[in-house]
Amino acid sequence: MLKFDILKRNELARVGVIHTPHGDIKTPAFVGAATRATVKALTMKEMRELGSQAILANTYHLVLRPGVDLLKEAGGLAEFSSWHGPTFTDSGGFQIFSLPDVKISENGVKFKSYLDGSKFEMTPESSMQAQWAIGADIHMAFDHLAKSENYEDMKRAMERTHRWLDRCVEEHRRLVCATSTGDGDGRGPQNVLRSKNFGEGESPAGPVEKMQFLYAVVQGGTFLDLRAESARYCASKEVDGFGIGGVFTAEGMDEMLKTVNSILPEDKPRHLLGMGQEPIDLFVGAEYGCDTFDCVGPTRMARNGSLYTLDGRINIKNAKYTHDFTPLMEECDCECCKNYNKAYLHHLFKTDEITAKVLASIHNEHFVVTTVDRIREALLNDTFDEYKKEFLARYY
RNA sequence: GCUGGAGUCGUCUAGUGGCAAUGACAAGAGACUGUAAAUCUCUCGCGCUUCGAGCUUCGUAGGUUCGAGUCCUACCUCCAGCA
Repeated sequence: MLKFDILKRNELARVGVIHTPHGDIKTPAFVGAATRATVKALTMKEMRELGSQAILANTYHLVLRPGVDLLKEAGGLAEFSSWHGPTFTDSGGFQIFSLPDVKISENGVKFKSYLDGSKFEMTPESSMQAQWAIGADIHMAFDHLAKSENYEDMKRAMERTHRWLDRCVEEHRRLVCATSTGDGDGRGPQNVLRSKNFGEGESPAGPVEKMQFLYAVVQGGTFLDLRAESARYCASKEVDGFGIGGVFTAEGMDEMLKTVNSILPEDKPRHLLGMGQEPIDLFVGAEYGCDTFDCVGPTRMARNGSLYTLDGRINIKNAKYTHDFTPLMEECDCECCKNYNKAYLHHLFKTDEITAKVLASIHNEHFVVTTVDRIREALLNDTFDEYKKEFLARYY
């Protein structure tokens, strides 16, 4: 079982450490979105320097390119990407929501490759197998993320997610056992892999033992009864942690998380899938018991010129920054803010230089990572409420 | 000087009798939440009571026509060739 130590609690909020085979994650933590085994515009060195503790890649994208066999050959996601830290993979379930022309059946989902339009099918089993081959530390169950906000549709998607979860758990167990016993018979003792234990701050040296963990994904949309039902179902399964999926806005998220996280077992980590573009997501998420976050928003917005400051987001491309020679954010100690000013960033964006996106991504990613790090400190120091109030009042 | 060609929104450009007038770029602004996103959307002659009508525009000045960026005349400028 994935080792998760809780150091401090404050109602639903908690401060902890997730011990993965590739190192520890001090939680709450923001996990960088590295969909195609890279955080867009950033090197892994830059990610380390800006303070990121973990990354999350996407099974769908990696299956299409470069393919799971290559990831396996490379020694896994961490080794392949030179990240060498904790890694997550998303299951591909989100693509049900985001891609056009998906055909969903009880067995699984047929997608079209975004690369060449070729047909491609993903099932709970194939997602588990792919994630196993990709070799991230933490895997997400293959879930059905409903496109509709309609109650009946949401309920159906949730129930399918639950049935698929059973298949994911079964397939994950089979893969764990096959690896641990080396004979692939699928009946070996799972606890062989669960015996290893890391202390805080301790990372394994040398080759990492194959040891991978599964999170169930809670669905149910905005309906609290469905969320509760989904949380109960996921909680009853033998999984290492939980993803909370299908969340798109901070509005109503507090009630939803209160419902879900009151039901989920306290001693397992919870990942709020896809949330963190807005700082309020991180505050509400942490306050109501989420341990990790991932979001493409910070880097996507960075590439589009929308940059975080403590006084809210600004569009650095706006004409008013042409002659602004002050740093993007005085209080920020990222590479971008320490060395460059707004007029220069403005110029880089207007001339469409690659560096514009690099520096902007460093800043935005650093901003969210640091914001969550400070939430952790504030929880430890019992100053969370003040920090939250102060931050949000200034930002919004 | 002669002959031929060309002058359209900041730039390049479409347009050969019914157009405030095409497309691209530039410019101005907005969006973006488990990434088909270094993407997408809007504005871009002027002012308004801004849905809608009005006014002024296609080198300049006249003319033909119900109607001209489009046809005619003159002039100006640029390009090419010849003197």
